[in-house]
Amino acid sequence: MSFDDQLPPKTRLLRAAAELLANSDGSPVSTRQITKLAGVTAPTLYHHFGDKEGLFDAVVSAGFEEYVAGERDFAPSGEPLEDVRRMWDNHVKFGLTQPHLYLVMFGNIRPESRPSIVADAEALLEEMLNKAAIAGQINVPPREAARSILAANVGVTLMLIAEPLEDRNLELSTMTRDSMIFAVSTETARGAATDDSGKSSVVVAAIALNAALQASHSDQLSSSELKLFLEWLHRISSSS
Amino acid sequence: MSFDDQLPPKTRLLRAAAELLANSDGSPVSTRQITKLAGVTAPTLYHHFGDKEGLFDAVVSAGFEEYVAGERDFAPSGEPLEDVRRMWDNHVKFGLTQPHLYLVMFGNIRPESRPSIVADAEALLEEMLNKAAIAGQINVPPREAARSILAANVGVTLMLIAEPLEDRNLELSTMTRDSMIFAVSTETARGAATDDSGKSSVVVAAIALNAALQASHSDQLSSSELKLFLEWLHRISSSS
DNA sequence: TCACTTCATATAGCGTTGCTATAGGTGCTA
DNA sequence: TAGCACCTATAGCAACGCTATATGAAGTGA
Repeated sequence: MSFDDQLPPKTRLLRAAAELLANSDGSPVSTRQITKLAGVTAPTLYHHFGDKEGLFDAVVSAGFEEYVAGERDFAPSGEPLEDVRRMWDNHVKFGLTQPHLYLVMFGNIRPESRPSIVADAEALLEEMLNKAAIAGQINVPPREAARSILAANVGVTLMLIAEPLEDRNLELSTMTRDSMIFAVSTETARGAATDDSGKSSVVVAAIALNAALQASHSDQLSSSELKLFLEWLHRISSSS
Repeated sequence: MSFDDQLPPKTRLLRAAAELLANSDGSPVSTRQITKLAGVTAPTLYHHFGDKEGLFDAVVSAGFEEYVAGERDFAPSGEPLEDVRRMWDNHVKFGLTQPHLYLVMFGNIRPESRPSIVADAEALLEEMLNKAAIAGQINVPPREAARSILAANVGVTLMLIAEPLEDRNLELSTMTRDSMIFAVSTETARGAATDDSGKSSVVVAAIALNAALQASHSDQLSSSELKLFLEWLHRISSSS
């Protein structure tokens, strides 16, 4: 029932809290559950952490170490913007594998006591974007870019967490990611300079036609034909 | 102390909850506070709303009406992407003027009970983006674009709410907004459907797609499929 | 007019929550 | 041995969301 009896109560509390936080599916975790699993009584918790939130903050810092470790782990690829992409993906992955921890870190927004976590994550991103800035690859100040990208990153992750598991579409993440990175980057080669300008105009036209068809309920095609037609359009327009 | 004694308890509960929710600075609002302010007792609340969350949901729907009203209020400018910008700004403004309501609507994410609000907001955005798609102004399907933009919009708003009032920088919002819109937009209509005459945009799009398909030798469809596809396109585009 | 149902509200209280006043035990230093 | 921190436990408070039960009001049919 209770934890490793060898370890000091402070550690047992931390582990118990982390475990319960990780296994409870979003529902709140009570101090009584934690202290029971840790094999201690209530005052011990408050002696060491002052607060339920204090305990959670401690858990979060531990979780954040893990997060930061993940963000730093890969060797810089020499391509800063590519590293930013990996940081983004790592962020989303962290949020999806540890949603409860993530919600405490980024979702549970209390005014005034804004967790320093967010600032730290921002700094991490900014650092990488700074390299991109030095390489002349972005067209906005790194700090602003970092804030903007992180905001979008958090928004996407929260949205994915909120979605039922079966229809979680990670494309939302990659698409938003690339949109944000593209927007701050200097490579203005917007299809006009790329060799697939013809293909991209196919995509644009297909999307436009798709939308127009659905809006106008065209009666030029039978419903079954229309269905197949739209499916093909989708195939074309979703391959970019 | 208590509310308008004339009004029915249900209304008084709604107003009391809304007022407390609006004035409590992020700290949770208890049912006892609400019922006391409304001048009723606990069972009345549960009779009408079943649940604390049910009451909050009701408050939120009222708030959402307001939100939607704000999103629809301005006349379409004829420039869909400009309207999307206004929807974004309106979203942020709503979040900042009613942060508590906003947190209940978008921030307080519980798995599986995802508020339909998010889906509704998504639909609203998608509707506008659909117009942009018809006008050939975006290069991703409207649904995906809507999800992506909304995610970023929520992320930005949450980040702004979490920030202390004095150093809230709205530029984060405009920058992220324009980044997202820029990333999904085609900037140059590129010969695709220009909405010069409303319904005929279907025809214009079909013609453009037809030309583009033949020019690019798309391999997304088999040759026989392509043949049929082009025939249908012809049928559509040749109908006035 | 009188039962009968239905809706709406109140009384009282259950179980759980975060947290604490108080006291006792333990080990270290003097 | 005495004193002093440090750490933990007993017991319990106030507040929480919620409900079993009862009471009143209003309408309905005989």
